[in-house]
Amino acid sequence: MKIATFNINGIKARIKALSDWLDEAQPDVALLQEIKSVDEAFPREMFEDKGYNVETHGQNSFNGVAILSKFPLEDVVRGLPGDDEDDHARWIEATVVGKRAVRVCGLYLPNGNPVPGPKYDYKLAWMERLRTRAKALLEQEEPALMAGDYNVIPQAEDAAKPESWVEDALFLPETRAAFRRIVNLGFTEAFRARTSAPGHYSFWDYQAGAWQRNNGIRIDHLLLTPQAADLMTDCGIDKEIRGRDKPSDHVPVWITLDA
DNA sequence: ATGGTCGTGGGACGA
Repeated sequence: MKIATFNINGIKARIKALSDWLDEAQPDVALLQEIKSVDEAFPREMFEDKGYNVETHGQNSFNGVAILSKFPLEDVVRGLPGDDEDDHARWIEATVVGKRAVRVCGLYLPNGNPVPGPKYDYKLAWMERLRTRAKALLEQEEPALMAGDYNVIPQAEDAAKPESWVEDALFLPETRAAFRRIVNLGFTEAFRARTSAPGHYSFWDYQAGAWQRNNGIRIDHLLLTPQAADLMTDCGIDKEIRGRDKPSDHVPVWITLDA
């Protein structure tokens, strides 16, 4: 089972790029972020025609997450628990019923800039809610994962120019500590389980020729429960996607599971 | 140090 996470930065503008990538990469499951669409406007038929089941959790203009799956999806939950006042569409989870059942959670973690301010407070509060959900997930002792745009640069080697991010919400010590608190509950960060090498990124800004200069950061992650990590056979980043026509500023990150 | 570019929706705001 191949499972990918991809921040597409707007479904309308990404129809072609997303469709081409699905045809080539053939993920069984794609967790999408920033669909920037209400559920009713999401072009679900296009993906259903490719054999995907489609579950969305969208809102107007901003945010929005979705799950595409060639396997049946069960027990879909929309919204991260823990704050009834939070109306941002940033979380969707479901059970993928393949050879084995895998609980998949797709997330779009708040950016948090500017710092300090209410947006950064919201980011940290959201990460604390994520930690609570993560603990409950681990207690199930089943194959499960939380994947998406974390808006967290975990380590200096995850940025081409770490010095330019030191005051940014994506790289502040408090942000990285909150991320570690979640990982250290017992998750495996899929990409770092495969290599400790620097220079692997999942996002390049549209501005200032970031892609051309390879000025990237690695902020899209898959966190696996021990039972899911035991099943992992491969992990990769589809970097080449970023150099195509009308690309997202993120690229897909994927794993394969023996499930 | 600053501004640089996108997407959505049809003006600002988010990133």
